[in-house]
Amino acid sequence: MNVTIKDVAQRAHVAPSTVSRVIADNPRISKETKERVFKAMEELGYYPNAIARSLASKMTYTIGLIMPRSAEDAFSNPFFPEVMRGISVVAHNEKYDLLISTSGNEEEEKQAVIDMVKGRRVDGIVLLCSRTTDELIPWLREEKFPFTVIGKPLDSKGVCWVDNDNIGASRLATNYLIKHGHREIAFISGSLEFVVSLDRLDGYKLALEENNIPFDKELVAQDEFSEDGGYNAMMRILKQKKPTAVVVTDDIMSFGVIRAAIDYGLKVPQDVSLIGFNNIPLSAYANPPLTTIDISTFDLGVKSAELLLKNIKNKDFVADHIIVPVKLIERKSCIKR
Amino acid sequence: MNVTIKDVAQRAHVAPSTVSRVIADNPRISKETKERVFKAMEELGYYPNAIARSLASKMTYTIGLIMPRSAEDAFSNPFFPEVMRGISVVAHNEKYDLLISTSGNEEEEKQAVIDMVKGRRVDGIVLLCSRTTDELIPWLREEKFPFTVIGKPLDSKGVCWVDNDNIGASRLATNYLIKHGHREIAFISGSLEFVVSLDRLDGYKLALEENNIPFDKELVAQDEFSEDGGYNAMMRILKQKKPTAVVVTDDIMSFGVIRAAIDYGLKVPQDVSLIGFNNIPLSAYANPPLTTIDISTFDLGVKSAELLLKNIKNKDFVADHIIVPVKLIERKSCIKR
DNA sequence: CACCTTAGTGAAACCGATTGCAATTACTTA
DNA sequence: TAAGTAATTGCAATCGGTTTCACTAAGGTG
Repeated sequence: MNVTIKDVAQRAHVAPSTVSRVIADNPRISKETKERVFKAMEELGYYPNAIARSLASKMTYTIGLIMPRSAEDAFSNPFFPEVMRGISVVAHNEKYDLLISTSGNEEEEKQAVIDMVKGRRVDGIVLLCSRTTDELIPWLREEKFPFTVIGKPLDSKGVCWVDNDNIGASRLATNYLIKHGHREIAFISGSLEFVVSLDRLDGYKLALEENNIPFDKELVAQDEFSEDGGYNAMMRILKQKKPTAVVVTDDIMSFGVIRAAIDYGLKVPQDVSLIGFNNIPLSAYANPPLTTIDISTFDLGVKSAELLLKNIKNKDFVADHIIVPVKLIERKSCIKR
Repeated sequence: MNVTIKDVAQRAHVAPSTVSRVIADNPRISKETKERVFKAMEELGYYPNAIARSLASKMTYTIGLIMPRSAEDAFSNPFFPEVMRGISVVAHNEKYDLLISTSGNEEEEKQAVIDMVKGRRVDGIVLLCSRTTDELIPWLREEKFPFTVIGKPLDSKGVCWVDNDNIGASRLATNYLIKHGHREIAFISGSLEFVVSLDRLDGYKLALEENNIPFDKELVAQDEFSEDGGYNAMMRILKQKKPTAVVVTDDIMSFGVIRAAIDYGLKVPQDVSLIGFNNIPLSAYANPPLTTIDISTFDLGVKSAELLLKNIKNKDFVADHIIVPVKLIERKSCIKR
């Protein structure tokens, strides 16, 4: 068997409780005893059992990450790795680990959260997914379990969340196109089931309104967050209208939009300008390099983790939220007309 | 406090051990008792505590993932998310979770592994990193702890690993260029500290040899696995030689190589052809679209996880390895001359 | 000098499960 | 009818720690 705290205690001629206190660096233990215990630990090659420790102390020093839908989707969109990167940097600094549970569907996702929370496997949770239909948020709130959400939830009362100003960002993007002389501007997003899509649609409408451009729902389409999704959405629009520019709320989708335009005999940006969202690494190298809204994905991860840790440490931490700024990155996919 | 197995036992008028057996679906418990216990669990909203369970059963149902270097680097290279995707799909199917520990440097990395293993936090480990200097592998082998490595380790005796045939893949890439009439072929890779770089260099040399092309070390350069790394390496080569083609062992680096060529007044592929490695999503959309070696990154993850789980379940599973096939993806970055 | 702190340590309960072994009952079998 | 066996279930030890409370001895106070 492995060497336990009792073995150490025996060797150092102290009680197990004393060894435990030495590990926790309890100030009530004398220097001499500490040294004796450390020596014994060293000699025996002792290493504390994290599981046993968690059981007794009810702390796990790990934070749970819930990826949206299937893991397959999640990792193929660079948004998620990037936000994970932010989270893991903070977690690592604070000596927390990440427990990732991947789920196939909404039902499994809920189960995964329950497993983590009720199974006491994590000290807190970051939700990477806020669908409008999310039952998770009310549940977690009711359980009084620490969690933060990336993406403002529909009902944000009493929950910690981190997000961009999506309405503002979309308005910024649309206004940019309008200032470039476009008036027939299409808007392509993911499913309106997501709050983010809703908000960006609002921002788009707002910009049109400010410039007295009538809203035309034939210029708007939703589809999956994927290259194909972008392609299909653009194709549907092109069958009805001839926009001179398009706002696409995801860079990956933008690639599909470009492909659709080309298949339709249109050149980007000569015939149709295009502004994306997220500024994924790919965007800079695309053809043409994509003008896009940088949403500071990394920071989204960082802030969500920071907020969560605050929440974990302060029992009675109040609900809070953080708005992460966006930035328009000008490249070559938009022209004046 | 939370409802425990004892509460359930009391309510169902049985002993805690019986409840435990019901949870484990032990066939020696009668149907009636099972039903009674299930009912009690239902009524009390009982949920087993995973930590306590792990402590007693010594199983965690989670597998540890060690990311290379800082998490920052790890997630910014699409290779890692993709292999994680493979791992998490398998893990999810087998009801395992993923515990990710990110480390800043080699020392921390080792500590992270020790934490996981000695802390009994995981049932097995997937190493995403095989430096030639790795001390981790001998250590894990000695501890008899289940683990698999992605990337063939230098000393592969008694370890489970998954990899491509890197020598063959590199030879394939090089021969492709040779068949296209190139003879001044440069080779750019990451640090030779990595086994993979070493192997690919060997494949490159092999192809040259087969075609009676002398090896010229001025055509070879190593640098970081990044866009800048590729740029710098290519610049160093261009200062000495004028290759008509180059093998780059990482697509991200390829982008830097392209940029360097352009800065040097060279066109790709007109002046210099280029073949990459990894077939990251970016490659298809690059300018020009990158001809590259697809290494089935996803499968690398899948196979490594499968191998690990076999190892966890079969106490005396023999060391094994799996070679994942590669495929040359022809696009537009190479021309005949 | 009697009493009160204070520092340092140990004993034992507890965290929430699992599991080997014993015990009980009912049923065979010789 | 005594004894062996199979089917169920309970007891209690165990996993490896943490933490409350009590206790001892030393030093401080009036």
